[in-house]
Amino acid sequence: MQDLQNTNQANSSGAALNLFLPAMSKALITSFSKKLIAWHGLHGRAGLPWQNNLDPYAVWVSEIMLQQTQVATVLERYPRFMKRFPTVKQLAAASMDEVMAEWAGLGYYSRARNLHACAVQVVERFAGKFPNDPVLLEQLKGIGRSTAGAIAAFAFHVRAPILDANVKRVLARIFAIEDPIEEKAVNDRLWNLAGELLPSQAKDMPTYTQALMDFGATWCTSRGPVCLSNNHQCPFSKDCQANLSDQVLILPRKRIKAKSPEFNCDMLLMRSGNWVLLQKRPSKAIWGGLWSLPESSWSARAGARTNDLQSQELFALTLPDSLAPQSLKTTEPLKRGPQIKHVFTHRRLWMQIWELSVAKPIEWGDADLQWVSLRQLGQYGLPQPIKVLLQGLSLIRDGV
DNA sequence: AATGCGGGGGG
DNA sequence: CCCCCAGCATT
Repeated sequence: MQDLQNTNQANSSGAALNLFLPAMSKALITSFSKKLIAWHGLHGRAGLPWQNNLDPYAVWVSEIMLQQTQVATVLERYPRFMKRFPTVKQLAAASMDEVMAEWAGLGYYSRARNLHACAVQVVERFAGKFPNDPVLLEQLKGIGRSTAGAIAAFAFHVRAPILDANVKRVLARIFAIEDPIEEKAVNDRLWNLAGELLPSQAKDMPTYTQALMDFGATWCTSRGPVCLSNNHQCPFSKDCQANLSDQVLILPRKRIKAKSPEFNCDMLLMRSGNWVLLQKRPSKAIWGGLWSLPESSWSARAGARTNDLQSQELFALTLPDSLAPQSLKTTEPLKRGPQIKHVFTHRRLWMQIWELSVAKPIEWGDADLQWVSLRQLGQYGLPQPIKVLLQGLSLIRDGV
């Protein structure tokens, strides 16, 4: 830890790598952080609600929320979350459902589960105070190497690198790394570079780390980097090997991804007046831990859907015990509702809604199966498309 | 090394 | 329609 904070010996493999870098790269490595910090003074983003905050809890929440999630999205949700859970102890003391409800709509719900688990770990292991050592931070739930580096840098001024999508793109361009960045050897080299480029003074770490993110997010962007327009002069235009060799738009290179497969499923919208039946989803699957409509198993889109109304049987698997199909049969038949298309990063899903009204709520005796009033939906974490669907019902009911 | 995991922004 | 994003955990 002392190495990370006070010396340049933190990364011996990085030092070895240095021997093989061309002279121009060596000069750049010594000047990079100064140039970047100077750039930040003129063009960096300011006024983001999680900036200039030395509270490790506040830093940590922002870093988790920003994982794979753009600033514009987090901008609305972060203050709300911090108001709802102002301290790590309050977060640790909350129920999982309360955290999920606050996280709903942000996606990647394992982040919310890990967030809660991590809060408990911090309270139990560290008396409610986050450690400043990135090695210890990385041992906590949901904190990987990059997030650990960001927390250490922002909250504790520790000389630890980050390597997010912004940094990968910036480094792959400046050093013209042409192999796919998913490869382990490339990833290792990027981490080594990120370590080499750190400013020598620990006090500069928050500004430097912020500058790195800002530069990637606003100037060295994926599609429209400023070096390809005439509006600005990139501080690295004479250093950037991709710029000098006209490869900016093709770097970083990525492996070709398979096209996302398509699925169908059927969902049961059982209502009784203002009440709707919700089912809690298993924690490890998609929308894990959220409350959704009871759902049939998914089937590949190609294998044509059962489009007849024999579909009472569809839900026998997801509702508890044999009561399910019997109960459905003794009432009116299922009515075909809307078909909803929902696109994930790596899945496409068509949800066929089947509507059923019952005179009064059937009690299932299952904690994961609850009748919820349309007015109280806000207290439950719902998948975004289900939330939209049920809000529509709510509006119709209220005659808005 | 490969895969699973959301949702929204922007070209 | 497409790709991208303040990544991590699991296998």
